[in-house]
Amino acid sequence: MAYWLFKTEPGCFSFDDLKNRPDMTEPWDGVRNFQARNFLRDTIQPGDIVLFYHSNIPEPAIVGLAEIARSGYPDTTALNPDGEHFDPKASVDKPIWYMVDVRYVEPLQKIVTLARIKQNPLLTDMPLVKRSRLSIQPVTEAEWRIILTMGGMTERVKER
DNA sequence: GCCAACGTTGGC
DNA sequence: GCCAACGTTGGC
Repeated sequence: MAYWLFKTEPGCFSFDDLKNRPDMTEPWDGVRNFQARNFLRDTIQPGDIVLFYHSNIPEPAIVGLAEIARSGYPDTTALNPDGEHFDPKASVDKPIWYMVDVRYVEPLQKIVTLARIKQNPLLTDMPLVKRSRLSIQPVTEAEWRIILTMGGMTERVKER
């Protein structure tokens, strides 16, 4: 069991959009960064927890919890020449890019803003603080517990 | 809208 | 293999 932080621009795809999907599940496609790709392809497992982060808005924040419904598989949006995620170097035999399926779990009682995360000395090692551009980031168990507390969540959720 | 950070590309 | 140029991300 591992913990992750997934970033998205809510104008593009939001936590509510995930809630409104069939089965509350959505393929997390379009990631075009090699470090993030490696996490998607090699490390992220079904059942892993996702902190769902809204970026590029006036108050960027972690807004809810999701989970991994399916481990890494080829991102076929790279093969579609009409799509915005097309990569001419990708092929069926060499997909290059991978995606996972993400399923909605529940919102935080209280969103955890980037400003509050930056104020917490226990969270300064998070990639979110140190290297904000990485769109898929590992989260330690200690960080996960702190963020859930900041988000007003109960011990029950922390033990999931 | 600005701009710093940083990942990628391509010439050499 | 270096590194300058360029494009993108994302906080502010």
